[in-house]
Amino acid sequence: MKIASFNINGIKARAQALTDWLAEAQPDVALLQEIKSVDENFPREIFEDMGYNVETHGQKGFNGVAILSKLPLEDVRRGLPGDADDTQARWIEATVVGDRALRLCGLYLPNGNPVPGPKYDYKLAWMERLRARAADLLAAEEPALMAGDYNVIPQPEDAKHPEKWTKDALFLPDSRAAFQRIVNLGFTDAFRARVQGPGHYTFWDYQAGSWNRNNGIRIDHFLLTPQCADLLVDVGIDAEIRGREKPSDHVPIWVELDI
DNA sequence: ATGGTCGTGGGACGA
Repeated sequence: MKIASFNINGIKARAQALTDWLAEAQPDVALLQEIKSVDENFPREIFEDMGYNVETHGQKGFNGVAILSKLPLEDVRRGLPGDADDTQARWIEATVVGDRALRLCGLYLPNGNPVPGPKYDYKLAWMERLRARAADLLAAEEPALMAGDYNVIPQPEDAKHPEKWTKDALFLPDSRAAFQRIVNLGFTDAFRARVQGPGHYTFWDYQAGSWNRNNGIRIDHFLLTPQCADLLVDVGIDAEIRGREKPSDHVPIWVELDI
């Protein structure tokens, strides 16, 4: 089963580029972030016509996550637990059943800039809630994954110019430590389980010719429970599509699981 | 050092 994560930066502007990529990459599941749409306006028919079941968790203007799946989705839940007052649409999870059941969690972690300020406080608080949900997933001792735009650069090698990010919410010690605490619970960073070294990015800013200079960062990640990591066959980043017409500023990252 | 670009929705704001 091939499972991808893709921050599309607006479904309205990305419908063509997204369907083109889906037709080529043929993921069984696509976890989408930044759909920037309310559920009623999400063009679900486009994807249903391609054979996908569609589950969305959107809001007006910003954020918003979705799951596309060629297999039926069960037990869909929307919203990260832990704060009933949090109205931002950043989390959706569901179970897909192949040879075995797999719990899928799609996430759009807060950016956190500017620092200091309430947005950075919200980011760190959200990551603490994520850690709690992650611990519960591990306790179930089943195949599960959490994938999406984490808005965290885990290591200096995950940025072309790490020195430019030292005061940014994506790379500050507290953000990186919070990410590492979650990994340290027992998760596998699927990409780093397979690929070592610098130069592997998932995001290039629209500004200042970042793509042409390959001035990127790796901020989209797959974290796998041990039972899921045991099923890992392959991983990849479809960086090439960043150079196409009307691209998102992110590119897809995917895993192939033996399930 | 500075300014540089997108998307949504139809004005600011987020990234």
